Amino acid sequence: MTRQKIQIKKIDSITARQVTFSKRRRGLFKKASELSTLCDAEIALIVFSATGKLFEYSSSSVKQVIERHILQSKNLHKIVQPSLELQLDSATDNNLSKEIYEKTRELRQLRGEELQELNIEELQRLEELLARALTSVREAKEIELMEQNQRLRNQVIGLSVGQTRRLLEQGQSSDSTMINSNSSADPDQDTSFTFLKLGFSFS
Amino acid sequence: MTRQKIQIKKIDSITARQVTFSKRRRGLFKKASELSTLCDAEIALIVFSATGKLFEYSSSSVKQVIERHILQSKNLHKIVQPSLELQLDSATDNNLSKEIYEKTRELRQLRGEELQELNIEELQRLEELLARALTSVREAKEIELMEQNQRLRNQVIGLSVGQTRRLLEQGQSSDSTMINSNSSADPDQDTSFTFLKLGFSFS
DNA sequence: AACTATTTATAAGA
DNA sequence: TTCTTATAAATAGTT
Repeated sequence: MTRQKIQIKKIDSITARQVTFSKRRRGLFKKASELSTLCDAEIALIVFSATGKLFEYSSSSVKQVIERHILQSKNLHKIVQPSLELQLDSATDNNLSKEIYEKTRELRQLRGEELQELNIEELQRLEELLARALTSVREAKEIELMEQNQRLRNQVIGLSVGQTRRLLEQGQSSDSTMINSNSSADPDQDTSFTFLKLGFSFS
Repeated sequence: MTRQKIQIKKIDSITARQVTFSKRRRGLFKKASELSTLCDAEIALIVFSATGKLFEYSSSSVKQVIERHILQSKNLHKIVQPSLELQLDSATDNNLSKEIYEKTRELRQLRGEELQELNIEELQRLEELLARALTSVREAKEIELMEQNQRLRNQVIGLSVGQTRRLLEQGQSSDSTMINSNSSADPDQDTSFTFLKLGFSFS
């Protein structure tokens, strides 16, 4: 579509794919927003990246649009499942390591000191889990910090070579000082559960 | 945006608005489709015109994406978008265990690599949380082990003093040798997702 | 994260 | 609605 026209098929290179995803996602959200404003349309746009991260846009709220969508679609099952809440609670678990779910739920319920009530094996497993998680998080943090360092280093180099003047001329618009860059802000997000409570009144 | 640049605000003329709606809706859907194909993203796009007509696009099915959205937003929003409340009370013990629950569930889902998408502050908070949790668990484990030690020690002493005979007389019912005693397993828990699949068939 | 050569999208008009 | 076309906007490849 620019330097060269591309084929619309999955991009092979992971990095290229991620870059394109970011660019086009922004573009798509912008277009959605413009359509909503220009034409007074109500829009919800839900995007999951290939890595599973959620991005969403809505002219109003995703919850509201989903509710409206459900009302509009005529083929609702009329079957009432009593206690939706319970089912949704267990829905959160799904296919993922049940033990951990159980353990952490116990933790939640037992409020710390009652860890005593777990037996050694459970404690052992929980300890390993947390240790692994902690390691992952520390690694991720280290990587992020190194990246930030690199960015700052580049900035320093740039400045020492003489960008100071340019910067001053441009006003202070350096972008690489921003630390938080992602955040596809979605301010009303608690929607889902409420949605289930409100959305289905199959009677 | 062409013959003349336009302002992004509601178009006054009804007919012009309808025309623009048609054109831009097509464009938006096309962009969504391209993004999905190029970047392997899962997308749902729901649009209500000003007159209430529903248009929708999805890379898979709107229903499926909504379900995923529900699961994801319930599980993820607190860590990806740490809310004020969370920041405020993250230090208190009451909420600690709840957070552990959220965080570990989060970790379970993301399996490490998507930690990259958290920013430093989020990683920092997560690290601290996990470290505290790990300490608690290790303390609990130590206590439990010491208690077990003590029980075993008592047993040894008892035996050496001559309880061997009594034990033999009673049959083998010594209680202090049991190490696993509780274990509250509940084997069938996976119901929920199935419910989601069956319960809503909009479309 | 910027830049820019091109491709795409599209506003206005027919 | 659909087509045309001048122009604005998006973006692929590059740095």
